[in-house]
Amino acid sequence: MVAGVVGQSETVRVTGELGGHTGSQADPRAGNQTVSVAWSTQLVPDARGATRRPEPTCPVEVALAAISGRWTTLVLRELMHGPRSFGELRLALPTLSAKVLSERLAGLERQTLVERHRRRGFPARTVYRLTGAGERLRPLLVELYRTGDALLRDRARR
Amino acid sequence: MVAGVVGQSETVRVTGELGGHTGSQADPRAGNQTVSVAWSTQLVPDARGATRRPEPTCPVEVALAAISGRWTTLVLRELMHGPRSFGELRLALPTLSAKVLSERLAGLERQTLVERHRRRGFPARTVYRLTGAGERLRPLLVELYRTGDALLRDRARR
DNA sequence: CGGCATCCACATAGATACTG
DNA sequence: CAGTATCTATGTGGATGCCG
Repeated sequence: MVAGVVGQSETVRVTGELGGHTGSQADPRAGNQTVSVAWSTQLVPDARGATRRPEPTCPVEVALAAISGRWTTLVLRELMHGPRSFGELRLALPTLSAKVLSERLAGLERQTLVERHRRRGFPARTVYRLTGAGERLRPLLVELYRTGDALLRDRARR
Repeated sequence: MVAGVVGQSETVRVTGELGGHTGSQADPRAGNQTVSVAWSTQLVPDARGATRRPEPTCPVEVALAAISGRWTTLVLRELMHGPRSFGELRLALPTLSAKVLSERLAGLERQTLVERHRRRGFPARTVYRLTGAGERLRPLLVELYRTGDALLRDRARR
């Protein structure tokens, strides 16, 4: 599974003094102070992840942009099951307004995650399908489900 | 890579003739009962994922709620590296206002993803740390990075 | 059928100022 | 230090209606 990650052995203390002149009272175990921050290598594999604010160039932001917006993951889920027309999507998600569906599809198209194919004639027909890039979101959706499920299980215990 | 998922054999057409007046033309195999859809089992492992709108009970929504909001993933990243005080977080994310940081931490606390520990005295000090549930978000953050990176690589090709 | 144009309601981010 | 209180600007979702 995607879950296997390393996660546990990565506590990587940052080493103190981050909080101004806390004097000599920094974390005893982190006596060696380094002004530079030590990042977990899975969490921040390279410099693009070491941002101090939400940068559109950060991979995490790119992925978030892909799934952001209400209904977006549901639209993606539908398209993961195969090409769908505008109307089919509306049937699958009955309480989603045409305007928002339109916005979502336009956004996904702009990010080249979805392709649009218009069939001329009457009635008109437009079919949407995931691109190769769009297919790359599948493991992320699976992980979202897995994580949410884990959180719910945690909460059920309490 | 991870893309290999089952995806391919999962075209699972919904009921046929989604287009026009299918009327009595429903899918033969799904002839019984309502317009039931066949879902991919990785994408929709159980009934909670088969929603027709964003339900707070859907695991995907639960996970999205955990990482939603500007700055949230950055705050989580900081806390993934160890406990941090309010001031340390501000130093790490200098352009994040106190108000929004406060809101994010309160939200994470409400979801029991973060714990708060006040140290009395002067100057005051409050330390935030991930709970066990909060730690469960780590693989998701890693997957967000991985996916975003894949999308960027895709775009670089074009 | 598949949209876009409008209008509206509300949520959210950021800046600034102030307090325990 | 660690927040809260305001105020404002902007974003976003949803409803409705029109049009190719």
